[in-house]
Amino acid sequence: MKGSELHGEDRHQGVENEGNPAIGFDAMEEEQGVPVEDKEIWLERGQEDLLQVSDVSIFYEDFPPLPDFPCMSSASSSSSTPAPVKAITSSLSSSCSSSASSSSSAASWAVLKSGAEEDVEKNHQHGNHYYHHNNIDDYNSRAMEDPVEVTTAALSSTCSMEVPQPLDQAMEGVECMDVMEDFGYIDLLESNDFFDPSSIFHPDEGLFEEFQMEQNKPQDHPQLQYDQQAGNEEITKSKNDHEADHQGGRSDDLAMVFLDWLKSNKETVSADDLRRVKLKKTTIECAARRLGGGKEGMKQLLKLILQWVQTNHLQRRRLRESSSNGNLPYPYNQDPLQNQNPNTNSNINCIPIPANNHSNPCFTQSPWNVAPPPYLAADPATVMPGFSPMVCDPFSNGASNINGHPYGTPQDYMLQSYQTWPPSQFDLASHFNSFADNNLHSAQPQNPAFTGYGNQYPYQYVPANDDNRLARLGSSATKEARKKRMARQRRFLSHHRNQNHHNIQHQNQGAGDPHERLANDPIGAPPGGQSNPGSWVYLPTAAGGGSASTTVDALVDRPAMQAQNNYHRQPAAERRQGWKPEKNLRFLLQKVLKQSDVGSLGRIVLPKKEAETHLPELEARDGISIAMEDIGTSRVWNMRYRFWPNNKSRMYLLENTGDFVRTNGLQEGDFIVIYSDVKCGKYMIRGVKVRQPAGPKPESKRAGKSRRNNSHANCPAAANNGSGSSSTTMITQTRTVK
DNA sequence: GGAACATGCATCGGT
DNA sequence: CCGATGCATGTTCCC
Repeated sequence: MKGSELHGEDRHQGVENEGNPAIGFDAMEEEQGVPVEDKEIWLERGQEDLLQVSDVSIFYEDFPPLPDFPCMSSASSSSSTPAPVKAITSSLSSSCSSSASSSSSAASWAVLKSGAEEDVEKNHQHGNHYYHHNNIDDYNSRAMEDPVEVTTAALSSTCSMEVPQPLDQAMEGVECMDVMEDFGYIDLLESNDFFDPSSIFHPDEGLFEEFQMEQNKPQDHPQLQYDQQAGNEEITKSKNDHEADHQGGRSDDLAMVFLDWLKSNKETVSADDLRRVKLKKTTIECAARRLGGGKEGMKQLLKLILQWVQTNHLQRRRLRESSSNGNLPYPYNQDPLQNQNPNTNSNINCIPIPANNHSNPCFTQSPWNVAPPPYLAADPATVMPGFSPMVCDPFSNGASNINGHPYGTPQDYMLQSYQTWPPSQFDLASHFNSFADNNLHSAQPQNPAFTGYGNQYPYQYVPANDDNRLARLGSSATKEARKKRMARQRRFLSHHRNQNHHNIQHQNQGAGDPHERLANDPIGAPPGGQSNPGSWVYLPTAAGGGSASTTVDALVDRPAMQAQNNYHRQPAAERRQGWKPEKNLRFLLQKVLKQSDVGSLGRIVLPKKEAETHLPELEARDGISIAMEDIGTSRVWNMRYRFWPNNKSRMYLLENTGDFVRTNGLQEGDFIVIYSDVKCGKYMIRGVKVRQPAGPKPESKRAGKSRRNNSHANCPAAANNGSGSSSTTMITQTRTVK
């Protein structure tokens, strides 16, 4: 039974804080054993801050890697989650300080590892895996099957391929070492962190030596020369591990694959090419899983990456050649883009990992035998944040149950990323979204590998068979394309600076994340800069839904939108408070309160679909006791979640809501929002008061009965515009009564 | 027609 | 008697 432990009968309504007096996010982080500093950054850093962090930060700010796709899944979200990517600064520090063999729980970065290291890495991965699950288990068994819960890992599977600082080393004998360095290097940084390019190549870390050891078979590969440094503990360890692997009957397939590839490409692929490959550990894990899992999955992934490197190199060489012809006044290692912004998108390439090599036609064939997917062959200067390897969402039930990612969910991160995408990439986001949407209804069932548990967060890896997009990307290697990209980048940089002042407009392009969009939306903020967590709601009053193109889209009754991912339904009121639910909370459902909900009955009818999707499954009609922490007051209400048989169906109710409603002064037309804390799995509720300063009050009966307007009771604004005739959007300050 | 939801209303139990 | 509980029914909309 999902979340059964959350609903202990011994809880009492109105118990203050339930032993968690200060249910602050930081406090919760500490409970989780998660480094607080990271979380603080994650939770509190604004984009402005990120912009000031460092070049690397700027890089990511400009072209944030897309959130990882939850696979097996969200999160969201977008999530989701959502465990979104951690703050850049955090990643920088951790990446710099972490060594490849570090086993710190805080270190979860991973670079593709050679076969020799794979097992060691597997241990790390498992460790991480257990780490997450243990956390989940610790808090809520339900989380185990909650896609979003795992999002912490899945979402962070941001894949980025690095174009590091140019190395003078050519592809001499050391090339192989460099290769090893790359592929034998498993950085264990925070799984959600971005890598720090400067931290990658530390010859004294003995990391690539590990791979050397793995590959140290001169008789077989005389062309490979290694530094035979002795006494390196890492080497010894690696060797031992390697031997152990062999003894254990585990083949070093990865190493052999890599060696084969090296032999085939040693003359055409440089160390630089290989150095550019860097993947997050979680990305690798998820990608490998998507590719079949286990060693085979890792091997497939390695092949994919090598193929990418190869293709990438060829393209670069073509560019170099054209450069040497006088077309480009800069040498290969001084890519103008890099010079211009050494840490921006030109430094990143995201390898989209096929979600499922069985389901994705692009990956049904061995990467060895097929032309590399165009997006894999992208010019290093081609930023493809949209293709960040959202390879998997272990919780892939789909909804970041967003969700919403929300959001915060896995989906949350994903959506969050949208905001900072260059305009040219919104189409990707949009595409991505639509794909996810489609999958919500169709692809998931047929593609279990994509989604996992319940597919509540169906956003997936963008299908690789988008001809248009592929064509667009495939042309990126051309000089013209590069020029365009540069111009686009400039525009985006400029655009980004003004982003906070134009969030609404910006947000309405493509499928930007309403969560993040609203986070910085000055309009949405309470007047006077009030940071009170009270509920403010932004009311669209457009009649007939004619004003779809406003920030309140998330509130406008659009069944199609609602049918999408849950994170799209993150109440604007929440987003507009500066409060960032996407960091810890996953939006579950919301309900516009009807008269019967706020009356003396003390029960609120919950939308059936959402209830069944996001709340614990009910075996008995008596339901379960469920503690709902009031987000605004931290007060915990012990409610009962149950259902009534209704015809052949069920009607889901939240009971014991009378005091909550009264305390919050909720009235008909107001709404409640229910979240789950992605960290500890507890449920949180917020009452949002909706008040229209002018205009007709909601026609209680009529508006309430309009399915159109209520759209499964998930569209708060809709309930208030049922009779509205104004086409203007008004901002209404409301506040949750505490 | 059926699903989902709002709510009417019958019933029950406590005071 | 009154509030709580739970079922039934009406309304609306989607398929």
